[in-house]
Amino acid sequence: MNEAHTPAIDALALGGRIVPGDLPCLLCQARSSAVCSVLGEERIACLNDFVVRRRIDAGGRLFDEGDPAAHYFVVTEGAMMAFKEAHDGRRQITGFLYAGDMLGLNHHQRYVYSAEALNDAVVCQYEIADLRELFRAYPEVEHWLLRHCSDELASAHDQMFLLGRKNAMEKIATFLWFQVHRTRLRSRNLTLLDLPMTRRDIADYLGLTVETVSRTITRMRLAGTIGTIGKHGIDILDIEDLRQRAGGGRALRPATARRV
Amino acid sequence: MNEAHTPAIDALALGGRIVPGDLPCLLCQARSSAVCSVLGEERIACLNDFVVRRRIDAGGRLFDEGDPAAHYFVVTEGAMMAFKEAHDGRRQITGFLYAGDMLGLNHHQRYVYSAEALNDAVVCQYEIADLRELFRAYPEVEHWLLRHCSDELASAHDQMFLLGRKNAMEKIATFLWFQVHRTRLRSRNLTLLDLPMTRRDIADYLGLTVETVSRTITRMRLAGTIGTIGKHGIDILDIEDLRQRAGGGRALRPATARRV
DNA sequence: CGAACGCTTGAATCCAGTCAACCCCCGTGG
DNA sequence: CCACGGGGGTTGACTGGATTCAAGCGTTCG
Repeated sequence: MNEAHTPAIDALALGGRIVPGDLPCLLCQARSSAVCSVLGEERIACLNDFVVRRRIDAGGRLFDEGDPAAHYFVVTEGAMMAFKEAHDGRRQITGFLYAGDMLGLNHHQRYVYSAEALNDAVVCQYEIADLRELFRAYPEVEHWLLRHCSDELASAHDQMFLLGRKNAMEKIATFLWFQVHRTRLRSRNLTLLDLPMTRRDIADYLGLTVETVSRTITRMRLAGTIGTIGKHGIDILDIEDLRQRAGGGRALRPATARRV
Repeated sequence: MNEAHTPAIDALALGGRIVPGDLPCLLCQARSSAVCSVLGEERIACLNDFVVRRRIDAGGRLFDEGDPAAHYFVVTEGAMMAFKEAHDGRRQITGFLYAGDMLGLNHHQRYVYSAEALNDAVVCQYEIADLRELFRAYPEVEHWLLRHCSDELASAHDQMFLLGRKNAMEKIATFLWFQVHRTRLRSRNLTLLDLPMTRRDIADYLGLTVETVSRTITRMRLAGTIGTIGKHGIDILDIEDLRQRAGGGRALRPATARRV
C-alpha cells in the first residue's frame, strides 16, 4: 500500500468514481500548496481512504449557499469562485480560488456561500465527517487548516478595506496587482495576465458594475499602464504605475494574501 | 491552589501585572464563550501558566498593524475594535469585539490589523510561542480556534456582501439588526441598545461617512423604526421594519455571525 | 469660559450607477 | 454558406445616492 510503484492507471480504474492513487497525488498541481502538502510522500497514500476527485465543467455549480454541508473541497485544477447572491440578483464574489485553495470548510450544517467553476476545474472532495478522524491521525492537517483559515481571514480583511474605502481605479489596480503576484509574473519576467473571469465577475468581486470596470480598464489602457488583448488578456506595461494606482504601501500585502 | 475559596483579591494582588487565579477564570464574563470554555473547571487552573490579564483604557491601542506579533488575545470585558488604516487617514473597521472574541491570531511575524478599545476593556494575553504547547496538551483548544476562525471567515463574507452590494439604509439596518441579536434583546424582551461606538466608528465599519450615518439614522427615526436616546442609545421600535430594511432573508444570518 | 469633540443638518458636488446603443465574436440552425 | 441570436464588452448621456464642504448645536473637559 505504501509502495510507490503502483501505476496510476491501477488507482484510476478502480470503479465508477475516480479514486487517486499515489501517483495522481504526487503529480497533483496542488501537491505543494494544499492541505495534503503536510503529508510526506510516504503517507500520501493514506488519502485514498478519504478523497474523491470531481470534475466540474466551466460555469458548473459545486454547491449552493444553504445546501447541507457534507464535503470539504480542495481545488486541484482550474479556477473556481465563491460568492453570495441576494433574491434580487445582487451578487458579491468573496473569492477566486485556484489550485491548492480550499472550499466549503465550516462547522455548520450548511454551506455559507455558493461555489462555481470559472473554467473546467477539478477538486478533491473530503467527507466532513471524515475530517475529525483525519485530524486525530494527522494533527498537522488541522494545523495547516488553522493556518490557512487565518490567512484567508487576513485576506478577507484586506478585501473589506478595498470594498469599503477604495474608489474604482484603486479597486481595479489592486485586483490586477494581486493577479500579477499570484501568477508570479514578475519573478518570471513576464507581463501577460490571462484572467479566467469575465468583467461581470470582476465587478461583482470589487463591488462595482460592469460598465465601471470596463471604463476604468479603458482609462488605464489610454494612460499606458496596461494593454488589453482580447477579452481575457491584460498586458502589464507599467507595474510601478499600477502599484501607485492600487494605493501604494499599506493595506497592500501580496505576501500574506493567498486569495485574490 | 485548586481550592476555590481563595478570594479573587489574592490572585489579583500578586504584583505589578495582574495574574488570574482559578476564581477570576471561573467568574470571567468570557468563560462560556472564549477559547478557555473547552477546558473544564478542573483544568482551568492550567491557564495560570499561559495567561496574563491586561487592562486597556477607552481609546487605548492594544497593538498596531505591522507590529511584531507576539501575543494572542481574548477580550474578557468591554469592547474592542479591529481596523486597518491607510496613510491618508481612510480607515476600515473590520470587526467589533466583545467578551469571548479573539484578537491577533495569525501565523505571520506581524499583526495584520490594529486593535483599539472602545471603552475600558480587559483582555487575556497568551504568548504566541506558548500556543503550540497548549495545542499539544489540549487539542480541543485548537479545534475551538479552527471553529471560531471559520465562523469569523463566514461573518467576514457577509460583511463583504454588505460593503460591496448594500446601500446606506440597508447597511445601517443590518448593523442594528445584528446588534439586536448580539445582545439578545429580543429573547429578553428589551428594545434598548447601548452602542459602545461613535457614529464615525459605525461609518468606518460600514464603508460610509459620518454624515450619511447620521442622516440615515435620522430617516429611520422619522419613519418610526427606531428612537434615539442621547449619543449611544437606540430604541428599537419596529423590529420587523428593521429586518425589512436590512434586506430580508438571505445574507442575513445572525445565528452564525459572531462578529458584528 | 473657551476649545474640542461628537452629532446633526443643509447645499453643492461628483463618482459611480443606470439606461441605452452598438460592436464583436461565436455558436446554431436554416 | 450565411443569417440570426445571444452574450460579453465598450462607450455615451444622464441620473442619483453618497460625499464633500460648511455651519451650528450641545456636551465635556482642561
